Amino acid sequence: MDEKEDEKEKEKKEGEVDRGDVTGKGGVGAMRLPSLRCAPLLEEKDSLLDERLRRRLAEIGTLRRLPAGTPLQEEGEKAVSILNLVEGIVATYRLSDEGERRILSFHFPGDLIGLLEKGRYVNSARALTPIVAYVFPTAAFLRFLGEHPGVEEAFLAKAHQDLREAEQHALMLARREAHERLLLLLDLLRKRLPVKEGEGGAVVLDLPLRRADIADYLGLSVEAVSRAFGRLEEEGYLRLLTPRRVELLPLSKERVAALA
Amino acid sequence: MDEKEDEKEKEKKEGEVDRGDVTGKGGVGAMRLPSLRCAPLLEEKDSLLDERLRRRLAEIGTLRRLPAGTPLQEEGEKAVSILNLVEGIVATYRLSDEGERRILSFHFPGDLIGLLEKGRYVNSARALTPIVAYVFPTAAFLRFLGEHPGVEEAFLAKAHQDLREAEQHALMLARREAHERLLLLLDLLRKRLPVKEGEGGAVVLDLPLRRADIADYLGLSVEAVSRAFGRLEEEGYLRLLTPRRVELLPLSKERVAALA
DNA sequence: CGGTACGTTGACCCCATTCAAAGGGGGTGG
DNA sequence: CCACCCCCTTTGAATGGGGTCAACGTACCG
Repeated sequence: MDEKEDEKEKEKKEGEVDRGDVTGKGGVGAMRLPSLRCAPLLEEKDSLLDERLRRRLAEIGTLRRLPAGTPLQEEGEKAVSILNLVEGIVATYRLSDEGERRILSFHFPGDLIGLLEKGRYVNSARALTPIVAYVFPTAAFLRFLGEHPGVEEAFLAKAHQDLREAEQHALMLARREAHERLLLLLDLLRKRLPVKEGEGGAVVLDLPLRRADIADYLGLSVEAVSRAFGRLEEEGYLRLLTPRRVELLPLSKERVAALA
Repeated sequence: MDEKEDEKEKEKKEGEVDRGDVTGKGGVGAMRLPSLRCAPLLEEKDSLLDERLRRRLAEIGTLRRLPAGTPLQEEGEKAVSILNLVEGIVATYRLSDEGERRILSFHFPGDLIGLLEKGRYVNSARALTPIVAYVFPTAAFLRFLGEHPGVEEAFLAKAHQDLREAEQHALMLARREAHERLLLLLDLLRKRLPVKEGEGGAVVLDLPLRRADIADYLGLSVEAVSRAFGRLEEEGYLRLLTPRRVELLPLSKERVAALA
């Protein structure tokens, strides 16, 4: 949607990307391997994949770069591939019977996209920004899981992480007032997105989402989202530098605890 | 809460239950083993546990019967055990900062209770009815997973099932009108609870939930839930035989599709 | 300079919340 | 067996916040 120049540039070579290629942008030269953004089930062991397994995993997939707005999968479609996001942001969503789009989750680097049931995608997914992702054929991916105990454990932990985050989303939606929901979302984004430190604990956040995306995630109308921003600004939680750039102010003392 | 006589009766022997004992109520004499309520990831293979593994699993846990209302785990507490529900209904919930209870999910026979992160419970859980459940020590359970590939696969599928259901819950909460949310919940309960067939496609449902439970799950006030029942009754979706006994009427043609 | 997509603001209405009060319904104790 | 009580549920009236529709503002781009 934005960053049009980026899109244009890559659209023609949207196919496989040489492993080293991607690192040219942002990487420090190290090759990027599949990874999981995940908290472990038990404290002692962190169930992240070790580098050997990540290398093996990389062999069964292909690294691809896709422009913003790319539809990645459709609800009900036969699931041919599973994505491991390396860079960028993806939204998964469903269309209600009235044709309204309900965003179920945002995905960040280290996430897996491609929840499936009986071989079919459960949700639709779409890149919100230009993305880089490993693409694994579903069958090969699942076979790999079965053959590598320890890997399966890591992905089990990841599924649990996703579950916790879905529950968090439900808690967000259970909030009655629009500005409360928005505050929770902004807090979530602050943890996931790169932030620029401001003075005195304030941070500046560049939102990769349009108002419509936020509305569809929070179960609100775009107008309500807009007013919620206004209200949070009045109450001193933030300042809108531009519609897409927010400065989160520090005085959230009592409300920090509120963000269960 | 209800079925007091049952509670009393078992309260004293709330500890371990002999395997054969439980089958006396409802079972056909066959011993009840751990099981998973779950749809497979791929169509061809159903990832349910085979009987041999279920038997092995049974050995590392104990079958227990607990009265309605029993607190099963507390948010943030060190996770000592994981439950596999055999009979009855459990709710998991969290308390918001204002002290309001938000029910995150209802659990039915074949479900696992005990989502954990870094060795601690993520949510609180409480039996809504008298329950029978396998209780597994967390450590032993996870060890068992690691030692039995194929079991881990089944539990991965189960985690994905829970994730889909959490997303379904989010879709419920995203509905704007109370009667829409309630209708979705009733449809969910119809699929999970035993129903008595009425005439012409109507089914009678005995709700194991109080209005407060429904309200906390749907993000509404009890009054709104009550009015939502009234509205669904007016619109011909159901009849309230008693506050806890609902007859779901069949004419849901167009709305059946609406229950995405 | 016009166009388009995005964002904001205003007016009005509807519905859920809230507070209040009044019905059940089951269990306990007299 | 009845009376009482407690909890659950329902109903009513007033309030407020979000949906909707409409219009305006804005930025980017051709």
